[in-house]
Amino acid sequence: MKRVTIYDVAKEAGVSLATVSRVINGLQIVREETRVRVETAIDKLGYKPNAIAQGLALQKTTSIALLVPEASFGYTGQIINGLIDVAKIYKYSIVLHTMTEGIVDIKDVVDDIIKSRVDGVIIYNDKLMMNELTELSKYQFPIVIIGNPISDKQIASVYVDIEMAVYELTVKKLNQDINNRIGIIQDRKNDYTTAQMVSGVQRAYKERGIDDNGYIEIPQEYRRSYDYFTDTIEDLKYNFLIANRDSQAISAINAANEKGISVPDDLEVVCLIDTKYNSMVRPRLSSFAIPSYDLGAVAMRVLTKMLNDDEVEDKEIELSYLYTPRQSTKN
Amino acid sequence: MKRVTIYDVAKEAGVSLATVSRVINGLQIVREETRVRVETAIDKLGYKPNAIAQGLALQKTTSIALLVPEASFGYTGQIINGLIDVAKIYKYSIVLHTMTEGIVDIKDVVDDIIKSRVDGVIIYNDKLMMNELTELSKYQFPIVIIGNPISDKQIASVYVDIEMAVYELTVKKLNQDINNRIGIIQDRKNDYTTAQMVSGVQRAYKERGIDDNGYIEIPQEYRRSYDYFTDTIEDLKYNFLIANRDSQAISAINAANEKGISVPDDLEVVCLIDTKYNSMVRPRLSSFAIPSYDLGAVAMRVLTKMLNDDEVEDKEIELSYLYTPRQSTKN
DNA sequence: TTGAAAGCGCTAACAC
DNA sequence: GTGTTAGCGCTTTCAA
Repeated sequence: MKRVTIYDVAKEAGVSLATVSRVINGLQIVREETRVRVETAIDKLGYKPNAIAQGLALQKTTSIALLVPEASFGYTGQIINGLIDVAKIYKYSIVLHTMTEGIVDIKDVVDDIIKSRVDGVIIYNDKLMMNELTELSKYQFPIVIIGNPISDKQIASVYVDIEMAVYELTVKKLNQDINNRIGIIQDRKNDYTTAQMVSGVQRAYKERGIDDNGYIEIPQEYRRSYDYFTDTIEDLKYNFLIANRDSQAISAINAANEKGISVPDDLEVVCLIDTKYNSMVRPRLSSFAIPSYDLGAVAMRVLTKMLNDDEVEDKEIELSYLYTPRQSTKN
Repeated sequence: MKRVTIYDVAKEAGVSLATVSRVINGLQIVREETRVRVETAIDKLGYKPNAIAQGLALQKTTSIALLVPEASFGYTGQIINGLIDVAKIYKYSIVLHTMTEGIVDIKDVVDDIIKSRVDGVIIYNDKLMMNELTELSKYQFPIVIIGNPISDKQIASVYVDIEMAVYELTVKKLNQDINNRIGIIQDRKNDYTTAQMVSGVQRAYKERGIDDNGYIEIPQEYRRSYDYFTDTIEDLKYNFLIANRDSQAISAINAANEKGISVPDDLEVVCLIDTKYNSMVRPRLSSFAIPSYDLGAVAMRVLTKMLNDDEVEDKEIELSYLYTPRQSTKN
């Protein structure tokens, strides 16, 4: 099929291209009869407006860039789902960018985004990347950050207050028994989140005068946290572990089980992200149930507001988690 | 920052826009000195070529559409990873489309793809969607299908022969003990895959004169396969279960464990897709290890060939799986 | 209600 | 080696 343009439709319908344009954009100032003629021509020729040309003419692409850390869709998937569902409503299409640390130069990714002239950008990344953010701002992109609370002229964010979540849990456990010790499992791919969690425990510890940093750093020589826990779990000074991802928590649980340490009796384990696997492992894994889907959906919603120049009242939107006890904690 | 165009750069550098165009496209026919002048101007103004305008002028967007079933990134993630890695090499950007059955009208998605004027399309979907495929072909899109072997003028595919895989396994088990019975767990979201698997068992059964359809259909009233197996696993006539996804296999294992049926002694379980969770559940889950990443990577590679008008010798590319025994099978 | 024409930012002949 | 100019397909004033 030959490329059919608006000119072809115009000729076929015996009108000017301006009229065709009006019809495809649903402008009301077209006489019923001509509209039908044009629509018939469109169907007959199988014409589909060229979004690229529209983009040029309108200075607007109706597409947004989504930037996620390498395609670790395991725990990004739900965010993307939420985002896509909302994007569909507003007819935005999504250009997917990933950044594998060390492999892809973020500069290049930002460059690509700028060149692509998307209308806005959504970034989910644990790293803050202030440089890249300001670079994007220079080019006037409305940006929504998922994960950490920052805001600026063109920047909004959607996040969960993890520091507080962990703090509150720690306080609660300490109230139950002052000898309880919470430990945060390092997540190398999510430094910021790890830091937030550690900060939460430390704050609670400090208030109670407990001298502990609450941080379980996994030495570089261990490629998998499972191996680390297998080697160390018997000597662990913590009796309550908080991980970011389900997989880390599961590693700890497996290692504990295999060393005869009972979960949750001797050791409690919980993670932040709630995936379907939480309910599939035994014991079932408790979680904070960070609302990933909503993070994505809200982010996209905020972005569309910004794109419409609607005033966004609150530019740092906090979503709450839903602590979901299962079998890996005593509760 | 005001929008800066090629004209601004040209003026700043004191050359024509044609020269600027030559510089940004790296054409060799520009004198060193002018090139430097232009590059200086580009840096100074912070100019980034408008990919939309380039797209219009070149009739080519250097972007491809990726169509996946709803964002079930659980088992699509690796495919996307492979695809993206290769896409990066060839500078293609990826527009992500999803189709939630019943929610999104596939017609609309196809429409959007056509309008977006991407250079090519990669589809990963269990459903065949012949209508949509021919619609896309009409508009000259090179298409690569992941998952089932089909090909045509503008269509290539990358897949794993699941029917054969299951057939061979069944034959092997039957040779070990003619009383072994393999059963395929229905995957409602993947009819085609399920059908392939069932066909594989049936072929082997037929050859041995065994009267069984090898199909474990999960009645509609069961929303989760775990519930179904909890109710039925004690009466199951199969002693070897094959699931498509890890989660289904895990459900069966959990139900078995909880009913006192030992895996793998009394019941063996295996799934097709290999995820990190395969090694995290206990017993560790054996799998066929369908090479998801490679499916994505190869698909993208084939597509770039088609986009370059290189002749693609084999348009139906079969990839092989790597049977990976773990603890859920006797081996 | 409709048409003519300029412009969106860039590429690629073609001319100099 | 560099500039001029005609598109690429569409939207949107401005006239008619």
